[in-house]
Amino acid sequence: MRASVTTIEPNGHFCSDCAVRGFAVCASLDPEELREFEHLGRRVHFAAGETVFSEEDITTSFYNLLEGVMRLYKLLPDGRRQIVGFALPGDFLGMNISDRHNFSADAIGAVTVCQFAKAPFGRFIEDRPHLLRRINELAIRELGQARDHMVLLGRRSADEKVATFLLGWRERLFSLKGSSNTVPLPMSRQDIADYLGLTIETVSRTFTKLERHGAIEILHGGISLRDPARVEALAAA
Amino acid sequence: MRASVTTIEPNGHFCSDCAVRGFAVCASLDPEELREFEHLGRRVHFAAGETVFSEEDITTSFYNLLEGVMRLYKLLPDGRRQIVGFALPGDFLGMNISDRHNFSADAIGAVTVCQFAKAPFGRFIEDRPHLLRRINELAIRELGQARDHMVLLGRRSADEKVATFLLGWRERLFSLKGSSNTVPLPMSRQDIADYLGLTIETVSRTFTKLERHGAIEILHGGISLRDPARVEALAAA
DNA sequence: CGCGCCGTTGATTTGAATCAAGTATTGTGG
DNA sequence: CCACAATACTTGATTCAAATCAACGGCGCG
Repeated sequence: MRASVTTIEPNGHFCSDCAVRGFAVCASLDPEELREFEHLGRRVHFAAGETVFSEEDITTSFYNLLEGVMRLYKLLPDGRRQIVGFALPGDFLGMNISDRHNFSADAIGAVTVCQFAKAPFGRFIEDRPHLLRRINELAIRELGQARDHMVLLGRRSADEKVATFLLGWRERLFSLKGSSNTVPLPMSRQDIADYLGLTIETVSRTFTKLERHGAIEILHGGISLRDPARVEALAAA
Repeated sequence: MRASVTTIEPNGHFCSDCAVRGFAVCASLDPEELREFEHLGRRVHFAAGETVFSEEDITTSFYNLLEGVMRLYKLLPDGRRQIVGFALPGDFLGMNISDRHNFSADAIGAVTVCQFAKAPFGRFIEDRPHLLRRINELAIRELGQARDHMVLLGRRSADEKVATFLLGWRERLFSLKGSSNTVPLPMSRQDIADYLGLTIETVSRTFTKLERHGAIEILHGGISLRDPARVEALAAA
Protein backbone atom coordinates (compact mmCIF):
# COMPACT_ATOMS: atom_id res chain seq x y z
CA MET A 1 0.00 0.00 0.00
CA ARG A 2 1.37 3.35 -1.05
CA ALA A 3 1.35 6.38 1.27
CA SER A 4 -1.80 8.34 0.65
CA VAL A 5 -3.18 10.29 3.58
CA THR A 6 0.02 10.93 5.46
CA THR A 7 -0.03 13.90 7.77
CA ILE A 8 2.87 16.26 8.24
CA GLU A 9 2.68 18.17 11.46
CA PRO A 10 3.70 21.79 11.62
CA ASN A 11 6.91 22.08 13.59
CA GLY A 12 5.17 22.31 16.92
CA HIS A 13 7.22 19.67 18.64
CA PHE A 14 10.42 19.62 20.62
CA CYS A 15 13.17 17.04 20.53
CA SER A 16 13.66 17.48 24.25
CA ASP A 17 10.17 16.07 24.83
CA CYS A 18 10.61 13.28 22.32
CA ALA A 19 9.69 9.77 23.44
CA VAL A 20 12.81 8.26 21.90
CA ARG A 21 15.19 11.04 22.95
CA GLY A 22 17.09 8.76 25.30
CA PHE A 23 18.00 5.90 22.98
CA ALA A 24 17.65 6.97 19.33
CA VAL A 25 20.45 8.51 17.24
CA CYS A 26 19.77 11.85 18.88
CA ALA A 27 20.83 10.48 22.28
CA SER A 28 24.34 11.55 21.30
CA LEU A 29 23.44 15.24 20.96
CA ASP A 30 23.79 17.82 23.70
CA PRO A 31 20.92 20.27 24.44
CA GLU A 32 22.36 23.00 22.24
CA GLU A 33 22.84 20.73 19.24
CA LEU A 34 19.38 19.38 19.84
CA ARG A 35 17.84 22.80 19.29
CA GLU A 36 19.54 23.02 15.92
CA PHE A 37 18.66 19.42 15.12
CA GLU A 38 15.01 20.17 15.83
CA HIS A 39 14.75 22.19 12.61
CA LEU A 40 16.00 19.31 10.48
CA GLY A 41 13.33 16.76 11.30
CA ARG A 42 9.63 16.70 10.60
CA ARG A 43 7.12 14.43 12.25
CA VAL A 44 5.22 12.42 9.68
CA HIS A 45 2.36 10.00 10.29
CA PHE A 46 1.57 6.89 8.33
CA ALA A 47 -1.58 4.80 8.56
CA ALA A 48 -1.58 1.01 8.96
CA GLY A 49 -0.26 -0.73 5.87
CA GLU A 50 1.25 2.30 4.19
CA THR A 51 4.69 2.09 2.65
CA VAL A 52 7.20 4.58 4.03
CA PHE A 53 9.86 3.84 1.42
CA SER A 54 10.56 1.16 -1.15
CA GLU A 55 13.58 -0.92 -2.00
CA GLU A 56 14.13 0.64 -5.39
CA ASP A 57 13.57 4.24 -4.31
CA ILE A 58 16.36 6.78 -4.41
CA THR A 59 17.15 7.73 -0.83
CA THR A 60 15.98 11.25 -0.16
CA SER A 61 15.39 10.95 3.57
CA PHE A 62 16.40 9.17 6.72
CA TYR A 63 13.84 8.15 9.30
CA ASN A 64 13.83 7.93 13.02
CA LEU A 65 10.93 5.77 14.18
CA LEU A 66 9.04 7.46 17.02
CA GLU A 67 5.86 5.43 17.47
CA GLY A 68 4.54 2.17 16.09
CA VAL A 69 6.06 -0.85 14.42
CA MET A 70 7.34 -1.25 10.87
CA ARG A 71 8.21 -4.26 8.76
CA LEU A 72 11.41 -4.08 6.72
CA TYR A 73 11.52 -6.47 3.80
CA LYS A 74 12.90 -7.43 0.45
CA LEU A 75 11.00 -9.02 -2.43
CA LEU A 76 12.21 -11.49 -5.04
CA PRO A 77 11.09 -10.85 -8.63
CA ASP A 78 8.44 -13.56 -8.35
CA GLY A 79 6.93 -12.04 -5.22
CA ARG A 80 8.48 -14.15 -2.48
CA ARG A 81 9.10 -11.91 0.50
CA GLN A 82 11.72 -11.98 3.22
CA ILE A 83 11.19 -9.68 6.17
CA VAL A 84 14.69 -8.65 7.27
CA GLY A 85 13.54 -7.05 10.49
CA PHE A 86 10.85 -5.27 12.47
CA ALA A 87 11.56 -1.68 13.46
CA LEU A 88 10.54 -0.29 16.84
CA PRO A 89 10.67 3.25 18.27
CA GLY A 90 14.24 4.51 18.38
CA ASP A 91 15.33 2.64 15.25
CA PHE A 92 17.07 4.67 12.59
CA LEU A 93 16.25 3.77 8.99
CA GLY A 94 17.56 4.67 5.59
CA MET A 95 21.35 4.51 5.79
CA ASN A 96 22.88 2.96 2.69
CA ILE A 97 25.83 3.24 0.39
CA SER A 98 24.23 3.01 -3.02
CA ASP A 99 21.92 6.03 -2.75
CA ARG A 100 19.04 3.62 -2.94
CA HIS A 101 17.19 1.99 -0.07
CA ASN A 102 18.06 -1.65 -0.07
CA PHE A 103 14.82 -2.74 1.51
CA SER A 104 11.21 -1.58 1.75
CA ALA A 105 9.49 -0.38 4.90
CA ASP A 106 5.77 -0.56 5.70
CA ALA A 107 3.86 0.72 8.69
CA ILE A 108 2.24 -2.07 10.75
CA GLY A 109 -0.51 -0.17 12.50
CA ALA A 110 -0.24 3.61 12.81
CA VAL A 111 3.28 4.97 12.79
CA THR A 112 5.01 8.26 13.51
CA VAL A 113 8.47 8.95 12.17
CA CYS A 114 10.88 11.83 12.40
CA GLN A 115 11.92 12.42 8.81
CA PHE A 116 15.23 14.06 7.84
CA ALA A 117 16.09 15.25 4.36
CA LYS A 118 19.27 13.49 3.36
CA ALA A 119 21.43 16.49 2.41
CA PRO A 120 20.93 18.72 5.47
CA PHE A 121 21.24 15.69 7.74
CA GLY A 122 24.51 14.81 6.01
CA ARG A 123 25.76 18.33 6.55
CA PHE A 124 24.74 18.26 10.19
CA ILE A 125 26.72 15.05 10.77
CA GLU A 126 29.74 16.41 8.92
CA ASP A 127 31.29 18.18 11.90
CA ARG A 128 29.72 16.11 14.67
CA PRO A 129 31.75 12.92 14.93
CA HIS A 130 29.88 11.83 18.06
CA LEU A 131 26.67 11.61 16.02
CA LEU A 132 28.52 9.63 13.37
CA ARG A 133 29.85 7.35 16.09
CA ARG A 134 26.32 6.84 17.35
CA ILE A 135 25.11 5.94 13.87
CA ASN A 136 28.02 3.57 13.49
CA GLU A 137 27.15 1.96 16.79
CA LEU A 138 23.57 1.40 15.67
CA ALA A 139 24.75 -0.06 12.34
CA ILE A 140 27.11 -2.48 14.08
CA ARG A 141 24.39 -3.54 16.50
CA GLU A 142 22.10 -4.23 13.57
CA LEU A 143 24.82 -6.18 11.83
CA GLY A 144 25.08 -8.43 14.87
CA GLN A 145 21.32 -8.96 14.85
CA ALA A 146 21.45 -9.72 11.13
CA ARG A 147 24.07 -12.41 11.72
CA ASP A 148 22.00 -13.96 14.49
CA HIS A 149 19.06 -14.02 12.17
CA MET A 150 21.09 -15.77 9.47
CA VAL A 151 21.76 -18.58 11.94
CA LEU A 152 18.06 -18.82 12.63
CA LEU A 153 17.13 -18.86 8.94
CA GLY A 154 19.83 -21.27 7.86
CA ARG A 155 20.09 -23.72 10.71
CA ARG A 156 17.03 -23.77 12.94
CA SER A 157 13.87 -25.88 12.79
CA ALA A 158 10.39 -24.38 12.61
CA ASP A 159 9.80 -24.92 16.34
CA GLU A 160 13.11 -23.29 17.23
CA LYS A 161 12.43 -20.39 14.89
CA VAL A 162 9.07 -19.58 16.43
CA ALA A 163 10.30 -19.98 20.02
CA THR A 164 13.37 -17.83 19.31
CA PHE A 165 11.21 -15.19 17.67
CA LEU A 166 8.80 -14.96 20.59
CA LEU A 167 11.61 -14.60 23.12
CA GLY A 168 13.54 -12.12 20.98
CA TRP A 169 10.47 -9.99 20.38
CA ARG A 170 9.64 -10.00 24.07
CA GLU A 171 13.19 -8.94 24.82
CA ARG A 172 12.97 -6.00 22.44
CA LEU A 173 9.65 -4.86 23.87
CA PHE A 174 11.09 -5.29 27.34
CA SER A 175 13.70 -2.61 26.75
CA LEU A 176 10.92 -0.24 25.62
CA LYS A 177 8.04 -1.05 27.94
CA GLY A 178 9.40 -3.20 30.71
CA SER A 179 9.03 -6.89 31.36
CA SER A 180 5.84 -8.82 30.86
CA ASN A 181 4.80 -12.35 30.03
CA THR A 182 2.13 -10.91 27.77
CA VAL A 183 3.73 -10.33 24.39
CA PRO A 184 1.79 -8.20 21.90
CA LEU A 185 2.28 -9.26 18.30
CA PRO A 186 1.12 -6.38 16.10
CA MET A 187 2.32 -8.12 12.94
CA SER A 188 0.27 -10.74 11.08
CA ARG A 189 1.02 -14.45 10.92
CA GLN A 190 2.13 -13.90 7.34
CA ASP A 191 4.63 -11.29 8.53
CA ILE A 192 6.00 -13.70 11.12
CA ALA A 193 6.25 -16.43 8.49
CA ASP A 194 8.11 -14.15 6.10
CA TYR A 195 10.45 -13.14 8.89
CA LEU A 196 11.23 -16.71 9.90
CA GLY A 197 11.47 -18.21 6.42
CA LEU A 198 8.36 -20.34 6.96
CA THR A 199 4.80 -20.50 5.61
CA ILE A 200 1.83 -19.05 7.39
CA GLU A 201 0.44 -22.55 7.99
CA THR A 202 3.59 -23.72 9.71
CA VAL A 203 3.64 -20.66 11.96
CA SER A 204 -0.01 -21.20 12.87
CA ARG A 205 0.51 -24.89 13.59
CA THR A 206 3.58 -24.16 15.71
CA PHE A 207 1.68 -21.60 17.78
CA THR A 208 -1.11 -24.12 18.32
CA LYS A 209 1.40 -26.80 19.28
CA LEU A 210 3.08 -24.50 21.79
CA GLU A 211 -0.32 -23.74 23.27
CA ARG A 212 -1.31 -27.42 23.46
CA HIS A 213 1.91 -28.10 25.36
CA GLY A 214 1.08 -25.33 27.82
CA ALA A 215 4.06 -23.20 26.82
CA ILE A 216 2.04 -20.22 25.61
CA GLU A 217 -1.51 -18.97 25.44
CA ILE A 218 -2.70 -17.46 22.17
CA LEU A 219 -4.45 -14.13 22.68
CA HIS A 220 -5.96 -11.61 20.31
CA GLY A 221 -3.07 -9.63 18.92
CA GLY A 222 -0.43 -11.46 20.89
CA ILE A 223 0.48 -14.35 23.15
CA SER A 224 1.09 -14.93 26.81
CA LEU A 225 4.15 -16.85 27.93
CA ARG A 226 2.77 -19.47 30.29
CA ASP A 227 5.96 -21.48 30.63
CA PRO A 228 8.90 -19.28 29.62
CA ALA A 229 11.42 -21.94 30.62
CA ARG A 230 9.88 -24.39 28.19
CA VAL A 231 9.95 -21.87 25.37
CA GLU A 232 13.56 -21.05 26.19
CA ALA A 233 14.45 -24.73 26.10
CA LEU A 234 12.92 -24.97 22.63
CA ALA A 235 14.77 -21.89 21.44
CA ALA A 236 18.15 -22.96 22.81
CA ALA A 237 18.40 -26.37 21.17
CA MET B 1 41.82 -25.54 14.96
CA ARG B 2 43.49 -23.09 17.29
CA ALA B 3 46.30 -20.80 16.19
CA SER B 4 49.61 -22.50 16.84
CA VAL B 5 52.49 -21.62 14.55
CA THR B 6 51.49 -18.07 13.70
CA THR B 7 54.29 -15.82 12.60
CA ILE B 8 54.56 -12.18 13.49
CA GLU B 9 56.76 -10.25 11.15
CA PRO B 10 59.07 -7.55 12.42
CA ASN B 11 57.79 -4.20 11.31
CA GLY B 12 59.62 -4.28 8.01
CA HIS B 13 56.61 -3.41 5.91
CA PHE B 14 55.08 -0.23 4.61
CA CYS B 15 51.40 0.61 4.31
CA SER B 16 52.14 2.50 1.12
CA ASP B 17 53.14 -0.79 -0.52
CA CYS B 18 50.22 -2.72 0.93
CA ALA B 19 48.17 -4.81 -1.47
CA VAL B 20 44.89 -3.64 0.00
CA ARG B 21 45.89 0.02 0.40
CA GLY B 22 43.39 1.17 -2.22
CA PHE B 23 40.19 -0.34 -0.89
CA ALA B 24 40.58 -1.33 2.77
CA VAL B 25 39.80 0.95 5.74
CA CYS B 26 43.13 2.65 5.26
CA ALA B 27 42.05 3.97 1.85
CA SER B 28 40.67 6.95 3.74
CA LEU B 29 44.06 7.98 5.14
CA ASP B 30 46.40 10.49 3.57
CA PRO B 31 50.14 9.72 3.21
CA GLU B 32 51.07 11.47 6.43
CA GLU B 33 48.45 9.69 8.50
CA LEU B 34 49.50 6.46 6.87
CA ARG B 35 53.02 6.80 8.27
CA GLU B 36 51.59 7.09 11.76
CA PHE B 37 49.13 4.29 11.09
CA GLU B 38 51.97 2.00 10.05
CA HIS B 39 53.12 1.73 13.65
CA LEU B 40 49.73 0.53 14.86
CA GLY B 41 49.37 -2.60 12.76
CA ARG B 42 51.37 -5.82 12.72
CA ARG B 43 51.33 -8.37 9.96
CA VAL B 44 50.37 -11.78 11.28
CA HIS B 45 50.23 -15.05 9.37
CA PHE B 46 47.88 -17.92 9.96
CA ALA B 47 48.06 -21.39 8.48
CA ALA B 48 45.15 -23.17 6.82
CA GLY B 49 42.43 -24.06 9.29
CA GLU B 50 43.67 -21.92 12.15
CA THR B 51 41.21 -19.83 14.13
CA VAL B 52 41.97 -16.11 14.17
CA PHE B 53 39.37 -15.27 16.80
CA SER B 54 36.36 -16.95 18.38
CA GLU B 55 32.79 -15.90 18.99
CA GLU B 56 33.09 -15.84 22.73
CA ASP B 57 36.49 -14.09 22.87
CA ILE B 58 36.86 -10.63 24.36
CA THR B 59 37.80 -8.29 21.51
CA THR B 60 41.40 -7.21 21.91
CA SER B 61 42.19 -6.55 18.25
CA PHE B 62 40.76 -5.55 14.93
CA TYR B 63 41.92 -7.22 11.74
CA ASN B 64 42.42 -6.07 8.22
CA LEU B 65 42.60 -9.06 5.90
CA LEU B 66 45.56 -8.73 3.52
CA GLU B 67 45.87 -12.12 1.85
CA GLY B 68 43.81 -15.29 1.75
CA VAL B 69 40.22 -16.18 2.53
CA MET B 70 38.51 -16.59 5.88
CA ARG B 71 35.23 -18.13 6.95
CA LEU B 72 33.16 -16.21 9.47
CA TYR B 73 30.66 -18.33 11.37
CA LYS B 74 28.48 -18.88 14.37
CA LEU B 75 27.79 -22.16 16.13
CA LEU B 76 24.66 -23.35 17.90
CA PRO B 77 25.19 -25.16 21.23
CA ASP B 78 24.63 -28.54 19.54
CA GLY B 79 27.27 -27.87 16.91
CA ARG B 80 25.19 -26.76 13.96
CA ARG B 81 27.16 -24.12 12.10
CA GLN B 82 26.09 -21.14 10.04
CA ILE B 83 28.74 -19.39 8.02
CA VAL B 84 27.72 -15.73 7.99
CA GLY B 85 30.24 -14.73 5.36
CA PHE B 86 33.58 -15.27 3.69
CA ALA B 87 36.19 -12.57 4.12
CA LEU B 88 38.51 -11.52 1.30
CA PRO B 89 41.50 -9.13 1.22
CA GLY B 90 40.43 -5.62 2.19
CA ASP B 91 37.75 -6.78 4.62
CA PHE B 92 37.86 -5.29 8.09
CA LEU B 93 36.97 -7.61 10.96
CA GLY B 94 36.29 -7.30 14.63
CA MET B 95 34.00 -4.30 15.07
CA ASN B 96 31.33 -4.95 17.68
CA ILE B 97 29.44 -3.26 20.43
CA SER B 98 29.54 -5.81 23.21
CA ASP B 99 33.35 -6.04 23.56
CA ARG B 100 33.05 -9.61 22.39
CA HIS B 101 33.38 -10.90 18.86
CA ASN B 102 29.99 -12.05 17.76
CA PHE B 103 31.29 -14.63 15.34
CA SER B 104 34.35 -16.81 14.87
CA ALA B 105 36.86 -16.50 12.08
CA ASP B 106 39.04 -19.25 10.59
CA ALA B 107 41.71 -19.10 7.95
CA ILE B 108 40.81 -21.09 4.81
CA GLY B 109 44.23 -21.71 3.36
CA ALA B 110 47.13 -19.47 4.40
CA VAL B 111 46.15 -16.01 5.53
CA THR B 112 47.88 -12.73 6.30
CA VAL B 113 46.18 -10.09 8.40
CA CYS B 114 47.09 -6.66 9.61
CA GLN B 115 46.32 -6.76 13.31
CA PHE B 116 45.53 -3.64 15.37
CA ALA B 117 45.34 -3.55 19.13
CA LYS B 118 41.91 -2.25 20.02
CA ALA B 119 42.86 0.65 22.31
CA PRO B 120 45.47 2.42 20.16
CA PHE B 121 43.30 1.93 17.09
CA GLY B 122 40.38 3.48 18.95
CA ARG B 123 42.55 6.44 19.93
CA PHE B 124 43.75 6.85 16.35
CA ILE B 125 40.17 7.01 15.07
CA GLU B 126 39.16 9.46 17.77
CA ASP B 127 40.19 12.59 15.92
CA ARG B 128 39.98 11.26 12.38
CA PRO B 129 36.31 11.35 11.40
CA HIS B 130 37.10 10.40 7.80
CA LEU B 131 38.42 7.03 9.04
CA LEU B 132 35.29 6.59 11.13
CA ARG B 133 33.22 7.44 8.08
CA ARG B 134 35.09 4.80 6.12
CA ILE B 135 34.45 2.19 8.80
CA ASN B 136 30.80 3.19 8.85
CA GLU B 137 30.63 2.80 5.11
CA LEU B 138 32.06 -0.70 5.31
CA ALA B 139 29.61 -1.63 8.09
CA ILE B 140 26.65 -0.38 6.08
CA ARG B 141 27.82 -2.25 3.00
CA GLU B 142 28.07 -5.43 5.04
CA LEU B 143 24.63 -4.85 6.47
CA GLY B 144 23.25 -4.73 2.95
CA GLN B 145 25.01 -7.98 2.10
CA ALA B 146 23.67 -9.55 5.29
CA ARG B 147 20.12 -8.62 4.30
CA ASP B 148 20.60 -10.08 0.84
CA HIS B 149 21.84 -13.25 2.44
CA MET B 150 18.77 -13.43 4.69
CA VAL B 151 16.61 -13.46 1.56
CA LEU B 152 18.69 -16.28 0.16
CA LEU B 153 18.53 -18.32 3.38
CA GLY B 154 14.85 -17.75 4.05
CA ARG B 155 13.27 -17.78 0.63
CA ARG B 156 15.41 -19.48 -2.00
CA SER B 157 15.54 -23.10 -3.17
CA ALA B 158 18.72 -25.17 -3.12
CA ASP B 159 19.33 -24.61 -6.84
CA GLU B 160 18.85 -20.88 -6.50
CA LYS B 161 21.12 -20.76 -3.47
CA VAL B 162 23.99 -22.48 -5.22
CA ALA B 163 23.62 -20.48 -8.43
CA THR B 164 23.41 -17.21 -6.48
CA PHE B 165 26.46 -18.16 -4.45
CA LEU B 166 28.58 -18.93 -7.51
CA LEU B 167 27.69 -15.65 -9.19
CA GLY B 168 28.15 -13.63 -6.02
CA TRP B 169 31.50 -15.20 -5.28
CA ARG B 170 32.66 -14.60 -8.84
CA GLU B 171 31.56 -11.00 -8.52
CA ARG B 172 33.59 -10.51 -5.36
CA LEU B 173 36.69 -12.08 -6.89
CA PHE B 174 36.16 -9.95 -9.98
CA SER B 175 36.65 -6.75 -8.03
CA LEU B 176 39.92 -8.15 -6.67
CA LYS B 177 41.40 -10.05 -9.60
CA GLY B 178 39.42 -9.08 -12.66
CA SER B 179 36.82 -10.99 -14.59
CA SER B 180 37.06 -14.68 -15.36
CA ASN B 181 34.73 -17.56 -16.01
CA THR B 182 36.98 -19.74 -13.91
CA VAL B 183 35.89 -19.35 -10.32
CA PRO B 184 38.24 -20.67 -7.64
CA LEU B 185 36.46 -22.09 -4.61
CA PRO B 186 39.01 -22.31 -1.81
CA MET B 187 36.36 -23.33 0.72
CA SER B 188 35.14 -26.91 1.17
CA ARG B 189 31.72 -28.22 0.16
CA GLN B 190 30.88 -28.30 3.86
CA ASP B 191 31.70 -24.59 4.10
CA ILE B 192 29.48 -23.82 1.13
CA ALA B 193 26.69 -25.90 2.66
CA ASP B 194 26.97 -24.10 5.98
CA TYR B 195 26.93 -20.77 4.18
CA LEU B 196 23.83 -21.61 2.16
CA GLY B 197 21.86 -23.37 4.90
CA LEU B 198 22.07 -26.73 3.10
CA THR B 199 23.78 -30.08 3.65
CA ILE B 200 26.99 -31.11 1.95
CA GLU B 201 25.12 -33.75 -0.06
CA THR B 202 22.66 -31.24 -1.46
CA VAL B 203 25.48 -28.89 -2.48
CA SER B 204 27.33 -31.74 -4.16
CA ARG B 205 24.22 -32.91 -6.00
CA THR B 206 23.42 -29.40 -7.15
CA PHE B 207 26.93 -28.90 -8.52
CA THR B 208 26.63 -32.18 -10.39
CA LYS B 209 23.24 -31.20 -11.74
CA LEU B 210 24.54 -27.84 -12.96
CA GLU B 211 27.40 -29.64 -14.67
CA ARG B 212 25.09 -32.21 -16.33
CA HIS B 213 23.03 -29.32 -17.70
CA GLY B 214 26.16 -27.74 -19.16
CA ALA B 215 25.94 -24.67 -16.93
CA ILE B 216 29.26 -25.20 -15.17
CA GLU B 217 32.27 -27.47 -15.21
CA ILE B 218 33.57 -28.80 -11.90
CA LEU B 219 37.32 -28.35 -11.52
CA HIS B 220 39.74 -29.10 -8.73
CA GLY B 221 39.40 -26.26 -6.27
CA GLY B 222 36.78 -24.42 -8.25
CA ILE B 223 34.38 -24.38 -11.16
CA SER B 224 34.23 -22.91 -14.61
CA LEU B 225 31.14 -21.06 -15.74
CA ARG B 226 30.28 -22.64 -19.07
CA ASP B 227 26.91 -20.99 -19.51
CA PRO B 228 26.75 -17.92 -17.26
CA ALA B 229 23.37 -16.90 -18.65
CA ARG B 230 21.85 -20.18 -17.55
CA VAL B 231 23.32 -19.84 -14.06
CA GLU B 232 22.00 -16.27 -13.89
CA ALA B 233 18.56 -17.45 -14.91
CA LEU B 234 18.62 -19.99 -12.08
CA ALA B 235 19.77 -17.39 -9.59
CA ALA B 236 17.21 -14.80 -10.61
CA ALA B 237 14.12 -17.01 -10.22
C1' DC C 1 51.20 -48.52 0.41
C1' DG C 2 47.43 -47.81 3.16
C1' DC C 3 44.80 -44.65 6.09
C1' DG C 4 41.82 -40.76 6.32
C1' DC C 5 39.49 -36.96 4.55
C1' DC C 6 36.69 -35.05 0.92
C1' DG C 7 33.44 -35.39 -2.34
C1' DT C 8 29.98 -37.98 -4.96
C1' DT C 9 26.03 -40.87 -5.61
C1' DG C 10 22.03 -43.70 -4.32
C1' DA C 11 18.01 -45.14 -1.29
C1' DT C 12 14.95 -43.71 2.09
C1' DT C 13 12.85 -40.67 5.40
C1' DT C 14 10.96 -36.54 7.01
C1' DG C 15 9.86 -31.69 8.11
C1' DA C 16 7.79 -28.24 6.07
C1' DA C 17 5.31 -26.78 1.86
C1' DT C 18 1.36 -27.12 -0.70
C1' DC C 19 -3.38 -27.93 -1.47
C1' DA C 20 -7.84 -27.59 0.43
C1' DA C 21 -11.47 -26.43 3.57
C1' DG C 22 -13.45 -24.41 7.34
C1' DT C 23 -13.88 -20.83 11.27
C1' DA C 24 -13.21 -16.45 13.38
C1' DT C 25 -12.63 -11.52 13.11
C1' DT C 26 -12.74 -7.24 11.04
C1' DG C 27 -14.48 -4.01 8.23
C1' DT C 28 -18.35 -1.99 5.14
C1' DG C 29 -22.49 -0.45 3.33
C1' DG C 30 -27.29 -0.48 3.84
C1' DC D 1 -26.93 -1.84 14.24
C1' DC D 2 -27.01 -5.63 11.44
C1' DA D 3 -25.95 -8.42 7.15
C1' DC D 4 -22.47 -9.61 4.47
C1' DA D 5 -17.99 -9.47 2.28
C1' DA D 6 -13.28 -9.66 2.91
C1' DT D 7 -9.43 -10.85 5.49
C1' DA D 8 -6.91 -13.42 8.97
C1' DC D 9 -6.17 -17.55 11.13
C1' DT D 10 -6.59 -22.52 11.93
C1' DT D 11 -6.79 -27.30 10.80
C1' DG D 12 -6.41 -31.47 7.94
C1' DA D 13 -4.67 -34.31 3.89
C1' DT D 14 -1.15 -34.87 0.73
C1' DT D 15 3.12 -33.89 -1.69
C1' DC D 16 7.75 -32.76 -2.22
C1' DA D 17 12.40 -30.79 -1.59
C1' DA D 18 15.97 -31.47 1.07
C1' DA D 19 17.79 -34.13 5.00
C1' DT D 20 19.36 -38.32 6.53
C1' DC D 21 21.38 -42.75 6.14
C1' DA D 22 24.61 -45.49 3.68
C1' DA D 23 28.24 -46.71 0.63
C1' DC D 24 31.90 -45.93 -2.44
C1' DG D 25 35.78 -43.63 -5.27
C1' DG D 26 39.68 -40.54 -5.41
C1' DC D 27 43.24 -37.81 -3.79
C1' DG D 28 46.76 -36.37 -0.46
C1' DC D 29 49.81 -37.55 3.04
C1' DG D 30 52.56 -39.97 6.39
